[in-house]
Amino acid sequence: MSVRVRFAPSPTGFLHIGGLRTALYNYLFARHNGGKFILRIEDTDQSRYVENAEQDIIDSLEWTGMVIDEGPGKGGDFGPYRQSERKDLYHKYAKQLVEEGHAYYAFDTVDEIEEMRERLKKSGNPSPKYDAITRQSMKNSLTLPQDEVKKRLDAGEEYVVRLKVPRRETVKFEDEIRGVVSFDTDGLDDQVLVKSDGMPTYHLANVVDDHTMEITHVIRGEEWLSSAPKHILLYNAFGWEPPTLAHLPLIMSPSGGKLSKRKAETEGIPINTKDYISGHYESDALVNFLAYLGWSPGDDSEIHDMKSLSELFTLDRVSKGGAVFNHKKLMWYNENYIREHSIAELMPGVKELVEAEGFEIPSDEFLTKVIELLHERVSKVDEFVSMGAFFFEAPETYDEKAVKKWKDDSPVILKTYRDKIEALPDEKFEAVTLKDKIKETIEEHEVGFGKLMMPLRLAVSGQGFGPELTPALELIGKQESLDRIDTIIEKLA
RNA sequence: GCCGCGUUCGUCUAGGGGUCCAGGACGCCGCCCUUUCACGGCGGUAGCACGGGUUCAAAUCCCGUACGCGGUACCA
Repeated sequence: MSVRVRFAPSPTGFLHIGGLRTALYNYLFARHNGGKFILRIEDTDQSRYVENAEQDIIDSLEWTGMVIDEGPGKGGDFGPYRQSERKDLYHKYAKQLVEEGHAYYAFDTVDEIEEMRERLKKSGNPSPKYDAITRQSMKNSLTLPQDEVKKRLDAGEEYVVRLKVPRRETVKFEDEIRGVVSFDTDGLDDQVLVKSDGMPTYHLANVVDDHTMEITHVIRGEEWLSSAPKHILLYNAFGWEPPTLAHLPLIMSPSGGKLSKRKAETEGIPINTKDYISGHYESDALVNFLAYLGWSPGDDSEIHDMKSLSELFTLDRVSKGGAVFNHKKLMWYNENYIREHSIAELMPGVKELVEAEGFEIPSDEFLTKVIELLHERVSKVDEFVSMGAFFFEAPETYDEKAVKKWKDDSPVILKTYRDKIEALPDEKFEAVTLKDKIKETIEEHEVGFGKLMMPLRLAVSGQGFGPELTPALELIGKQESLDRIDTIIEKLA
């Protein structure tokens, strides 16, 4: 049977980094095995539905380079791919379960259940459940006479469908990542399958969909591990073969705990995929970084693109423990990918950013040189703009820390250099010559290299760091360079 | 509380009885290169949670403890 996996997010917000990683592992697994990657939207909780979430999920996956084989908008033989559009299916199967004695109707109100739990807690049961024991004293089709049940149903009274969880049974299954996991059914609630608003719960919809969509492997976050026995019980009740289960370790916050939106924000970690898009991260870098958060190929390699990751990825190399998100390592990956990209590849993106800042780009050759000069020192594309702004416009302010290196003798030394390069014929205004003039100047003044370099860099760029200086001067041009030197002498002398 | 799952350098991880006084990467520190800042090169720092077994031999297998995380809803 060919491999079919699904990524099944709920559209309750923007796609966050944890969800993206789950999607990635599913995608990699599908590609590795020549299978299909399916997107299914689990929109069964109408109260948490967020309007643009679905589009955000699709856009995010596209940005990272994951290609959806089947899904909403995309189509496929197993649609519809939104759970809200499959309601009839769930009802059909829920009904079947009731008829076969695996589930039952329950008419208790939320308050009544709450009251039952409170009462039991007081009498010494620390974790009361709606289970094989307590259901006997509740209002449901197991305790009510048949005609009464029918009457309530016909009258349109609100009800839920609950799974009839057997007592004293052990549910065992083999998790691809964790090995054999077992649970006792006595710890389980009679899980609600159909809510009173007519929507299925995750558990029912999930099992029905995975089966009818012929999903072979369910790869999801560890937060689902505790629900897995409920799902196994459901597969058994239907008489279906469960798919292979694999529960992924969670992505943790540096301060501990699952990386949540709130925690990420206070720790300065972008949490949503769209933040990485708008933050100008390299998608290859994010993918590479995320792939290694809980998985490794087993050798010493670190850099792999999507294609290479697909070839290497197997579930048995996924680790079991949670993985802490390390933003510095992400930045290292990002830097790496920028270096690996050619100037031509970088060009369109940088151009767009430079133009967005309102800078005039003299020519493509000019921009090419700017990118060349900055290529080795930038770790994110937007830094081409922040670090390279001075190529397009004279600095308006000078970096405070760098200004501290401006000494009393700076104006004289700078002036000497200024006059030397002013005397240069235009065709000689080039990096090598400009560098020779620097040497001449410091020799004349008997000072170190930095004595001229720092003030000169400050004059030209307004910063204390940046690309190689003399090629930058050449690019900016003679007149502009002289003007900038004059300006700083006037301002700081 | 109960149930489940975890635990190798600060972080991500390799390693699955002897080849490990534990390897790689990020970070951090130092040196070299560059008469600047970076890049790069070289080197260093630092870890098998703890306690019992099993075994000639344990980071590796078993048990327990501790700690962490997840779940415990008509949320997913």
